[in-house]
Amino acid sequence: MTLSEENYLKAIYHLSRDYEDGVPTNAIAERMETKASSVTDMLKKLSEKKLVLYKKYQGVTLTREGHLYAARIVRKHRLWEVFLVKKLNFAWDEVHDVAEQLEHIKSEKLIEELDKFLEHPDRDPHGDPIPDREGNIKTLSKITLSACQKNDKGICVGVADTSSEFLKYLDKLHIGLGNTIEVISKEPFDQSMSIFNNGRELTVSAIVAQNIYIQKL
Amino acid sequence: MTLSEENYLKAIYHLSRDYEDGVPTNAIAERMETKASSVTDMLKKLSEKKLVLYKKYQGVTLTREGHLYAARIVRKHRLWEVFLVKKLNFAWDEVHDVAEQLEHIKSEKLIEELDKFLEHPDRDPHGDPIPDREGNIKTLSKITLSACQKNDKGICVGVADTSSEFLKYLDKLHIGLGNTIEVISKEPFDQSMSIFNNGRELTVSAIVAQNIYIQKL
DNA sequence: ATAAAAATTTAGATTACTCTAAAAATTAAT
DNA sequence: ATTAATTTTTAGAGTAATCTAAATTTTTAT
Repeated sequence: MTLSEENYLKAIYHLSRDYEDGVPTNAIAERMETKASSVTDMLKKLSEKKLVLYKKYQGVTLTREGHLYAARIVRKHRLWEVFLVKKLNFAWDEVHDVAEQLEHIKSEKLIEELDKFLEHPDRDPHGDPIPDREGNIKTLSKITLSACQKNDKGICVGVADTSSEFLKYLDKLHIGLGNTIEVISKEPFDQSMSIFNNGRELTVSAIVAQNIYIQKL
Repeated sequence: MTLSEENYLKAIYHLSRDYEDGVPTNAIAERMETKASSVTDMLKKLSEKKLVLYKKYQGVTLTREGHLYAARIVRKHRLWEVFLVKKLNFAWDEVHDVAEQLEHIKSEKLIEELDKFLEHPDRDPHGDPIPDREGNIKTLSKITLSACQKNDKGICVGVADTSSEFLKYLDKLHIGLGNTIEVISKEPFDQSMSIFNNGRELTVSAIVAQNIYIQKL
């Protein structure tokens, strides 16, 4: 598998969440910042390798084999992210580009030993679940903070927006994964919220609340 | 810099030890398992980028910039080797292929943090020195064990042959980096040697002795 | 139901890297 | 010093991945 093939497979994997019955060519092209014609070429190749199910003009889905392969790349990506943050002092908004490179390193032993070294984490630094060796992920019942009501209490388990700007802002608010968050009040006018974040009171806008995932307690 | 360009640069860097006034095209081709014509093409490209000094039919040398670039790849390679052995339970004969991939990851922060995390090692698991940020290496006065005389005493600081077979054999003999080795006797007939290796007496053939580096005490 | 718009595919070209085979330059041998 | 052997380069071609522009299919709108 070439670097390019792996990147396409991973993009299809992620897009499959939003397009269950076939990921459109253009969606892939947009995500990967390439042209649709390039995508078509690659889909043919991946199809020949039986990694995707592809019918002209009908979008594409991963085969069992393709899904497994993609999940393993995501597993590597997220494990490396944990490594970078936990062991090499990377901030959670700095890890993406490097993990994007590291995810393509090929070595079974490397990734299993890394997993062991990190003590088998099940989430990456953004709260996203890490697939196991077989490509399975534990999905947990998370909702956005904006969907919480007054007096709801939960743990911050992830973010929807992983942009550097957003993550830096969360750092400034001292909101991080694992924090206990309780809704004090919700402003009817603009949906902004007053919350306790690890005991400290603060206010977040609706936009922010929409991008924070909470596991209810 | 592409993957391929980096690999050529690294090959030239290593071969420069043996060919001080110009590395021949064929030597590069042989080391990289490619054809001489491919090497010529690449030399032209590296020459245009001012990473090598290249005159047709006259072999090639690294420019200051090329040397620095190559040394940084070697630095990464060797730091990753230390990581694999020290943190991820790799044996010293298992690290090469993976380090070969990891050496191409591009991130200043990654490599400096890794260096810090490993507590600034100055040797890789085979005893080879790790270049610093500026590409300088501490050369130490090492000689082969075969060049030692009776009663000479020293520390094992490296190996010339890094093949898996050789390293596994050394493991079997319990010879490793940092061991104290003392020559008890040298057999005039076949140049085999009796030595104390960390206090235990054993015999090594001339071939083995030629591939072990010793720093005399 | 048909035309217009949008999405997708095809055709043909480009770049990076590699190869084989032939040509040219250098080195070695007598 | 000339020839033979070796090394290196050039020429031409192939593969993978990408692009632009044109053609085709599907979807949307009336």
